Amino acid sequence: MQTKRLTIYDIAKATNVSYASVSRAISGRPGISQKTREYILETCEKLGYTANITARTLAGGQSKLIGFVVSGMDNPFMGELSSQAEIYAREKGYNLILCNSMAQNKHETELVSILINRKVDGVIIVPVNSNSYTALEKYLSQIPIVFIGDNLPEKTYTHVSVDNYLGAFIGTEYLVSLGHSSILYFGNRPQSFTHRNRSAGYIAACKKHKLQPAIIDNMSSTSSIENGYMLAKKNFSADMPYTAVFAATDTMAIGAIQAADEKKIRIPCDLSVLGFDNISISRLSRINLTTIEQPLDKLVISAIDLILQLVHDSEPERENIIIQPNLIIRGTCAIPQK
Amino acid sequence: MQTKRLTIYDIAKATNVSYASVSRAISGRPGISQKTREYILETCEKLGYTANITARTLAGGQSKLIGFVVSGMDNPFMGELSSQAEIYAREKGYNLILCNSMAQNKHETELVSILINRKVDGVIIVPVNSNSYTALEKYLSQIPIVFIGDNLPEKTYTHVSVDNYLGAFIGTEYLVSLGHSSILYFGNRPQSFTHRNRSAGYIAACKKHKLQPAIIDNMSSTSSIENGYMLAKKNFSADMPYTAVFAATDTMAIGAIQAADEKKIRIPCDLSVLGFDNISISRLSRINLTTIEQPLDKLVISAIDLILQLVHDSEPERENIIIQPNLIIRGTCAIPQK
DNA sequence: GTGAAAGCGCTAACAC
DNA sequence: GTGTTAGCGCTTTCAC
Repeated sequence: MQTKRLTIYDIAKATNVSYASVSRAISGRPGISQKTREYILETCEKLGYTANITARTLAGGQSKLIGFVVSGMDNPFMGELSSQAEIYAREKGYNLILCNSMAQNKHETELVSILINRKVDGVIIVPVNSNSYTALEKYLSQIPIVFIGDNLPEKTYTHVSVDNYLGAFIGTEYLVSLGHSSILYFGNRPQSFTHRNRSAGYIAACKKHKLQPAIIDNMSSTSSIENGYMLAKKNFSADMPYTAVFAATDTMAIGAIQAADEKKIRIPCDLSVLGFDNISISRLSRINLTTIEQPLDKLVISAIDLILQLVHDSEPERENIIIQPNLIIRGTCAIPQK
Repeated sequence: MQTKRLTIYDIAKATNVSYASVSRAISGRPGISQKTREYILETCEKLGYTANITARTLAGGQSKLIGFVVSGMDNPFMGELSSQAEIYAREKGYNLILCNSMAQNKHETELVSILINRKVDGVIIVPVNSNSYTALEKYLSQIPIVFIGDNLPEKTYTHVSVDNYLGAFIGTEYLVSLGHSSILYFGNRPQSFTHRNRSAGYIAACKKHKLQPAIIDNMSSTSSIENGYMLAKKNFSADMPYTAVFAATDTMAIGAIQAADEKKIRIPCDLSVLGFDNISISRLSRINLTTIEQPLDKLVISAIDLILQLVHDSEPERENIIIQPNLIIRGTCAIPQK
């Protein structure tokens, strides 16, 4: 039973007004009296009419579609992020097209192009690395883009991020407060602005406390647990000169813990480990990772709010939003044993 | 610089053919000579024309959009599933609209309705529970739907799933082969067909080996780690009459392990724990969960292939696909200590 | 095999 | 405030 779908025209007939008035009523645009608008909307409700989004989009209206491009799913943080975004976007009447750039700038660019072709109203993107910004610059005039991740130092893109610098600073100071004086920063991805800001925060805190910074870079394109494990396996040893490791991400921390376990380095007795992100795995009692939290809900709400402002106003109140990170104390950091 | 986008009309002018011929050429439909088709396609390529999907959809074509409805993101399995699906769908020229039903039938129904309104070509859905099938029945005539999860016993919906019955059977037999004779099945959700088939497999294996089945149900709507932990906390004790626990999902197993740790029940010495799913967390060395794997890639590929068959043929070769589960032996199961 | 023309259901100018 | 009308870019009969 394929019932013919109701159109704006059916509503016009039923209410004895014109075609256009119905359009005005349902799209919430002005140029119609409050009374007739209410009457029309009531009738829509009664007859079970819902607008055809495809037609609306083609005619120049909005698609109520947002593209959400993540750089990968190795990090469970991304899954939670996209799902939260979908739920919040839906509350606002939008749906999400999910895309995975698989940590490649090439795919990222292609995906944004596809999304524009699909007439999404805006795209939220977790950039692959610092190259993403310049690579996507050409699209900035075509569609609102909000970046989840840190901003370029020299230019201003609309973005929302946790204060990565501050987070790393707080984390380092926490380790110092426990008595650590030789802290390794582990898994820095020099290609990523987010990472650069984090390591800068670490270095600043070291300077403040007259400590010697030490950084091990992660030269692969993602911060997966696997990569953290490999990197730690290669670099960690029982006689390391460090009493604490500040990992660039929780996944790197968890990989490092795995390697430390294998090398019989006890955590936190022999080595304190601090993460960054607070992914759901870190809560597990067997991991119990002390970490710097990126408040997921705030990140998501800000990103969606920002993109919707851009979509509607085209002149948002704020160009970017910085969220305060929190220290989550669990069980992987302790006072160093001499 | 907002350059005017090329339309089918521009291509028609450039090639000196009609409007309609261009449409035939790009949509791959018959009624056009091979020669002119190639010429038109070349010109499209040269001029950088890409079809407007919105217009195509409105005019009755396909949207090249697939709805993907998951029941929640508590289980990291879902994140991996949706991302894999997106990547594979994209290879086939489709994009994914991600939706989270938040384990509620109400949302699930609403979401499918939204997706239909969006003119998606098909929807893949991880059903909330057994009610989902009947609740969504009314949409079956309107749009192809593929379920990821077990089928109703009495009716046939198009679905792909791992052989849950077999998986549970294999798992139980593995525990028996280690020497366990009192095995608890933990976290069964009676509302879910997937779960019902799993517990049935467990019961069948028990019968075969003349063991007494014992099942603890999970009456909440999701199989989160948190729910597994709570349930185990309430039900586990050092003097339990069981030497092994077969958890309905990895998440339930991990929650159970957490509770066991707290109660000083050692795994696997005091208690063997077996999971089902093989989520990424289970690989972590500190979890190292022995489990029955649901091959994610096969699940995804089958689901996408199936929905695309439905979209194109409307008469697929197979109504449903059953995938073989694998036993993944890690460290949480051992020979029982007397 | 090819072209002309009528929609798909809506938005947005423009009249009244 | 309300109605009329011309598209948005494509698919799909229907002639030729």
